[in-house]
Amino acid sequence: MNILRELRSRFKTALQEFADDPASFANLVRPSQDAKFGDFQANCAMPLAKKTKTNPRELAAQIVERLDVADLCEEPDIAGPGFINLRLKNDWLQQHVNRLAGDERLGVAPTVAPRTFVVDFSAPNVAKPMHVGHLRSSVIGDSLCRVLSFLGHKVIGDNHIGDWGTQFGMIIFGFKNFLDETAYASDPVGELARLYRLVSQLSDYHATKARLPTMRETLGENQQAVESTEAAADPADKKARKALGKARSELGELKQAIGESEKKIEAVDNDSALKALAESCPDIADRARQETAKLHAGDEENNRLWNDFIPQCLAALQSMYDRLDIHFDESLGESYYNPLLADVVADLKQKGIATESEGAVCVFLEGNAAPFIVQKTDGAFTYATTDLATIKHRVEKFQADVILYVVDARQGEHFKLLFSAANKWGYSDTELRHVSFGTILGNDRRPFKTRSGDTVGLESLIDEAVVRARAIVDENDQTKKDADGNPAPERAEDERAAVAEIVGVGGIKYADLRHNRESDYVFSWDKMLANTGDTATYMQYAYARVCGIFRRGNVDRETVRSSPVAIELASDTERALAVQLSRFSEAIDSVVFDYRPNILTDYLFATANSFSTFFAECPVLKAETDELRTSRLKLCDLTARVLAQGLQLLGIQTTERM
RNA sequence: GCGCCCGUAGCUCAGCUGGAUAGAGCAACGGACUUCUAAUCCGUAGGUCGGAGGUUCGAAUCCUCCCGGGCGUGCCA
Repeated sequence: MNILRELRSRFKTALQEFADDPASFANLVRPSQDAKFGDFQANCAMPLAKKTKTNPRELAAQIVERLDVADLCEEPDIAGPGFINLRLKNDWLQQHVNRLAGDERLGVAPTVAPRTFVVDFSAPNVAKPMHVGHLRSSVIGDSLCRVLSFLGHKVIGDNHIGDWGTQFGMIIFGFKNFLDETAYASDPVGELARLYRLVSQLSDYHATKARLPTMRETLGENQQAVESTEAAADPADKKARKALGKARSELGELKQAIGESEKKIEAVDNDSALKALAESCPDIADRARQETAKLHAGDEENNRLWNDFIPQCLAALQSMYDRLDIHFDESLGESYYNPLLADVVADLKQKGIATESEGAVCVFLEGNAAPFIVQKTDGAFTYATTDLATIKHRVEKFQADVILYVVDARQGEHFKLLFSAANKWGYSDTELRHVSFGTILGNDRRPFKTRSGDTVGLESLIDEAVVRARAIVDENDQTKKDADGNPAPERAEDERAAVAEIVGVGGIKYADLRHNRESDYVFSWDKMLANTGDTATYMQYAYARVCGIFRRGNVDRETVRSSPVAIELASDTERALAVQLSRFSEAIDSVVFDYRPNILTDYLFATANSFSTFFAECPVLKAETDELRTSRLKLCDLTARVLAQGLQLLGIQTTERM
């Protein structure tokens, strides 16, 4: 049972005669912001009084008169301008917590209206190893899948892998020209990644070199323009000043871009082997593009190579997902949709939705300046085409009610166009939703750039997290002493390793999930790998402490759970923990409302915090009476289950000892 | 030019549909291990919520303008 929902429904009834739309005012019942105001507060009297031009405190009193919550709450308080403060009755709360303790779903009822969700997330490019940039989509998407299916929805997690784009032309070109056979034999995926980087670097080298003179020329022109504007500028003219400021900052950017370009060129020029390679193929970009075109056109050799590469790349990705405990129900790459694209464009044209413009086939959408290009001048299809084909497929194969795209906010405009194109095309019954997220920034507050190589590889990030966790596990275990004060480590090597892996991986996922998905965040090793404060470790530790109590007391959790002795809330600390535990279902509901896993991380942190206070203040095994001991054991068991379930919904594992 | 987003404590971030004295974590400072795991707990200090107006009984939240920053913007995905 969701107490908040129950209270809202009680308020809805009470508000019937005061408002036309009692439900919207009933929604103003919230968890209290401060425990001193009780457990819940209703903020509906003030806006309602404004509407009806009455005194808010008097109206609050009238609402309270109509309100039937006597079974759940103490007599409501009216405070301040007209807040109605509600405090759950201890008796009722006790009963409620006892019900929760016996409930496998911990108070989270399955949805009454199950829907079919396709969740599009992760979507890495097989040509490149995964880096921190892939973390957000993977971790948020996986968590949303878990939460939605826990609520009883049908969920298809779909990894829309990039396996067909221009990067493959580069790999194929590299494979044909620069292959290191020994390296390929021992680490094929590593060698393919090297080839990709190499070809990409060389094409970039030529492109940059070609572009540089124009850039310098522009720089000179702009500099002159700025100088002459400066001389003529009227300091009182705000607009002119602003324009000048902008021109200056653009000049700075251009200078920086030139600097970066020079560096790129130098990097190749200073390496004689690279330089020789670069000189041997000045038209590398074109030739790589041709390989892509040949692949797409069905060229036998390129398709054979592609078929050789893909399984190995996929296997490498899979081992990453295994380690992260991330799962998909479907994994159809762009290549899967390739054969369907021509029909998509033909259909769009035939229905008059797409038209030719400047040689490309476009869908023009009202209110959008940019067209949605489904076929380029050279005949090639774009990811816009693929995305449309994918929607068609998902609706036809899964009868999707909702498709969630867990994708970078920078692609917002693409999705806006995609959704309205799909709508026009006839897929208006399916809810399409861009669950966008912010960018991971470097220390300079600029997005990590794949090209410049300053991104952090996901594998090395996880390795480092595990190493740090392992150091603490070792230290803790080695300082353990027996009754005589002699060192007495308890853990075997494999157990220590397993704990370190769970703590390390969990920490990284949590560090990402705890941010509001919309905001950008600054990446920092230390924050990612922290294990004090608001971290996964904190929750895992609370869980392990519960397990420790049961272990130390030699108590079986199932047995306690079925004991007839009830939980009694003997202190404020226990009451606070009970209230917190009873809010689990509210937290889950809020996560789904706007697809925000950080609400769940907040909730779990608060829960673990409540428990840690309880742990410090309330002896369990040495409680004053047997009844209290059992009561507290039950509370511990419930806490552990909520924590484990909550973490599981975030994709984070727990361990019985740490 | 147009569009989207951001600016909250020294640092990193929460703040739900407008609610009471704006909250966490880290860092700092002070306390707590002969007692169930101190990866912990309790406490102190730290704010002109970028600025100015406006709407409102009430604004970090909504509106307008300004300042500062990011991202995207016809053929990459």
